[in-house]
Formats: sequence, C-alpha cells, structure tokens
Amino acid sequence: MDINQTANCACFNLRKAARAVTQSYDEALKPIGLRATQLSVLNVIAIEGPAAMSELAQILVMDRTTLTRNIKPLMDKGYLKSVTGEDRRQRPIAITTKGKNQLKKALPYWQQAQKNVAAGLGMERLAELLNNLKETINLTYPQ
Amino acid sequence: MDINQTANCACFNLRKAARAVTQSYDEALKPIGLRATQLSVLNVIAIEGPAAMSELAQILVMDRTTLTRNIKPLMDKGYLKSVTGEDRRQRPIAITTKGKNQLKKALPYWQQAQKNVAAGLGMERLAELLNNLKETINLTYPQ
DNA sequence: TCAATATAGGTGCATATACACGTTTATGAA
DNA sequence: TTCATAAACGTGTATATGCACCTATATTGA
Repeated sequence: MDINQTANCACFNLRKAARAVTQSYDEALKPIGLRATQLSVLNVIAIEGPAAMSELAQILVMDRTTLTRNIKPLMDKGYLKSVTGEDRRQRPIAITTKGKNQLKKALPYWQQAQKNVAAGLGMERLAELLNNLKETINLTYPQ
Repeated sequence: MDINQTANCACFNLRKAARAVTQSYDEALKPIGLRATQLSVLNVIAIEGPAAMSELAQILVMDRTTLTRNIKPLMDKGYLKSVTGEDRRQRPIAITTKGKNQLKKALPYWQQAQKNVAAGLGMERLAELLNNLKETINLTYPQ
C-alpha cells in the first residue's frame, strides 16, 4: 500500500466510512426518532452525567460548541435537562427519566445496526477496526 | 471485546475518529485555505472529472445534495467550474487550471498530515485501518 | 406522436461540525 | 480587597451531511 496515494488518505477514508455507517445506523434508529449521534450523546450523558459541557465534550472527542448544538434537539424532546452545579459558570447536563426510557427503547435497534456491521465485516475484522479506531483517537486526543 | 457494549459502537467510534483526524488534517491544510473535505472533492474531480454530479457523489460515497453544497465554496474560489454535457439534465463539474495549481500546492501539506498519522499509528496499523475502512465502505456501498 | 415514467439536479429544512469572539464567574496575585 | 487573568459557556458564521420535495429533461410504451 502506497501511503502517498491520495486514495489512501486516512481522513478521506475515515469520513467516507463514517458517512456510510452513519446512514446504516440512522436507518436502523429511524423507528425511535433518534440519529446515531444523538444516541451517542444521550448514552454518554447517561453514563457520565450529570457533567459539565466541557467534560462531556472531551469524552465525546467533540468540540465544546458542537456539543452545545447537539444537545439542543435532545433538550427539546425532554431527554436531557440542564442542572445547577457548584461552579456557577458550569451548566451541567443530566439525563431525564424520559431520556432513560428512550435509551432503553433504543437499545435493540442499536444492537441490530451493530449486528449488521458485524455480520458484514466479521467479528474479527470489526474488533480489529475498533481497536485501530480507538488507537487513532488516542493519537490526537490522549485521555 | 463485547460487541454489545455501547462503547464499542462502530458508528460512534468511526465518527469520533473522523472528527479527531479531520481536525489534524484541517490544521495541516490551513496554510493553503482548504479543508480536508474540500481537498478530497477537488482531488476526485481532478481524477474522474469532468463528471456528472451523481457519478461523483457515488464515488465519494456522499449524498448527491451534499456534494452540491460541498462544491459551492470550490466554485466560488474558482477551483471548479460547471461544464455542459450531452445530456442537458446533467451539470458536469470540471477542475480549472487554478484548481489544478491549488491541488499541486496542497500536496506537500496533505503528505505531512498523512505522515503524522502514519508516524502515530505505525505503517502496518495504518494499512490495516485503511483496509478495514475500505471493506466497511464496500459493505454499504458496493461499487 | 405523446403522455407516463424515469433520471439529473437544485432548494428548504434540520442536524453536525468547529473556529472566532463575547459574556459571566472563579481564581490568584499585588 | 481589588484588579488581572483564567475558565466555562453561548452565539455568529461557514462548512458538512442527508432527507423530502420540486423542476427540467430524457426515455419509453401505447
């Protein structure tokens, strides 16, 4: 593999694969009215929250201001809420009961999407891909 | 690796890695005023063009309407132009001389970004990642 | 021939992404 | 204490993404 061939651009191929897989997950999640990104955000806040915006953004490897916009539709639907913290500069975000229920409802649809990828790639290859992705993420954003 | 752990979501990890790597490439491409996506689009059209929107979109694994918007800033800068084809429904896109020059100028910056990832992951791992990404893309969008 | 259908493409809308910049609150040094 | 600095967050702007819907042109069958 010639690394200098533009067809082997890491960024281009990552973005292409992200587009393709996101389509697949979005399709699978359609019945419950959540996008793939929204499910990710909801899930992280369910596990880590209530937590400050900046902290959540770091966990999500997402710009702080991107998270602000991504949280909005989830607030509007009542899945997330803003709570008060010690530091009055912070606007910690927490999941609501409605959000938890929605997450529970979404799980089987997510599992189906995940199973589809696993079936296509094979378990071994999927595990390899996930390891390489995590390694890639840690390159730029070492936790 | 437990595939049912939400932390192992293929979509979430792909998007996270895409965000991280795009940041790195965008930073490297800053001196020439191109974003990573713009360079990809410009490059594909340089190689495949002049070609119809739908054909380019398929190659890029990108929605046709997304490509329409992505082409706009490149048209505005004079790197791409609309040409006429046999079929009057088509609006084939071609690269301009200015676009070709910009692409040539961009190459070393792209190479540096690519080298950074290769240095971090190691050549073997990068090749493995690229193979897995291409396999993943072909799952959903078999060419 | 010509009307039905299919294909190519654009636009409105909503979300996703991040940089630059401004505001509010906390911290720390004089 | 008080003022400079730092930290947390939101908003404006531009690009990135794709679905729903529309228009224009080509194709096809009666």
